[in-house]
Amino acid sequence: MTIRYAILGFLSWKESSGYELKKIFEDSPYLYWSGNNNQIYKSLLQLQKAGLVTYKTVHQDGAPSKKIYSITKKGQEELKKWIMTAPAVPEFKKPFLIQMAWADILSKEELKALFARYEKEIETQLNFQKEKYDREKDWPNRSPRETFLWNMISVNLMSTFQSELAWIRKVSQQLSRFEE
Amino acid sequence: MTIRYAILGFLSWKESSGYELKKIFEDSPYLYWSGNNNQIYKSLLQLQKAGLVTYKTVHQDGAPSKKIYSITKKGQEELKKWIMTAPAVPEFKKPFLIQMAWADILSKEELKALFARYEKEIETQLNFQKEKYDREKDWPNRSPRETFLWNMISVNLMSTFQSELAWIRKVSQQLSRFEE
DNA sequence: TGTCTCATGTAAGGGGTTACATGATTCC
DNA sequence: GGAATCATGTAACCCCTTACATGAGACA
Repeated sequence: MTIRYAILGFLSWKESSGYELKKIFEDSPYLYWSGNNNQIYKSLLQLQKAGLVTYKTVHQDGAPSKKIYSITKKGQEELKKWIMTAPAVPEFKKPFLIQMAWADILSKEELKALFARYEKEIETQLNFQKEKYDREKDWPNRSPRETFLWNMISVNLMSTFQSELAWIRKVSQQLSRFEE
Repeated sequence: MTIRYAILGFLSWKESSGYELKKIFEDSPYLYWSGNNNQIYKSLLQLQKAGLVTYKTVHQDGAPSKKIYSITKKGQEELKKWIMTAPAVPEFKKPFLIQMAWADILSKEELKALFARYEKEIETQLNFQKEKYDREKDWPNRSPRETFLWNMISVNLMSTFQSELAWIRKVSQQLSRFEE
């Protein structure tokens, strides 16, 4: 379960409550989970049972109590071990390709429209990406090298969508060869 | 559940048994499911209950009986309806980016090694891709346009990995700026 | 003798999602 | 009065994966 390591990573940067982690997951595009309660609160419980994190309960007035989690020494070791393991193969799930596989039953207008829709969808995603990148200023940059790493993560996400966009545009363009 | 539509698609091309479908899913990279029994046999059952497919049992000697599934008229209509719906956003899951996010704790040698591993992994995936593309000859090509669509699917998968490869190479190269 | 192919199916469990539940405060 | 924010948690359900089960014939 990679999500536990993603949480461990964040806690290695700064201690947080489940609620804060939830928000981070919700709007970090490279953290590809939805950030729902079930996952985060359960993961924190498991991490705590495994001795990789601890928490202290902080009482607030005018707001509910919260549990501030922080990483343990064992957690830090476990994190480093994981970072150095062989990277997993990235997963690409594109239901659109399955639509395309059987799209020859569509008329040329219908096909054109389908491609145009996908192009718009990818453009939208790319813009979301850019917006998020511009908004984020409070990421870890404890060293120039760390800042570089985080920039490259953003570049990766954007170039993934850009590559998809270039592809669908080429497909749309080449489709015209089959028209008359 | 997209897998049911993927199955419907194949059955719209030619009737098949669950066993045959399983093999198709196992080595079609754009069909991003593992192609395990549970999924395929259950999906076929659901499709059949919904009246989108039917089957006839074929007895063989020297081999177990099999169920040959074929698409119904209702199934064809359902498939066309789905193909014309708004394409879903592609999903990209890259655990490597999470490793990278916290990789500043590594030494330069360790970081270099991590990047080199990822590069090799992507190269391997790209080669798998190419091999499969070269091997596949018995795909639907009932019209030049259909052949074009299937070629573009392969191009998509390859360019996705190529884009990832270009990115990791650039990252590796730029990393040298932080060395001394 | 052991493994591979053909062929269908089940069991168990992990991972992920949405929705529900509570309860105070703040903002419109 | 109603929605949003803070904060933690549970329930129900779907999807997906690995592994198990059966049983015949082919091949080394």
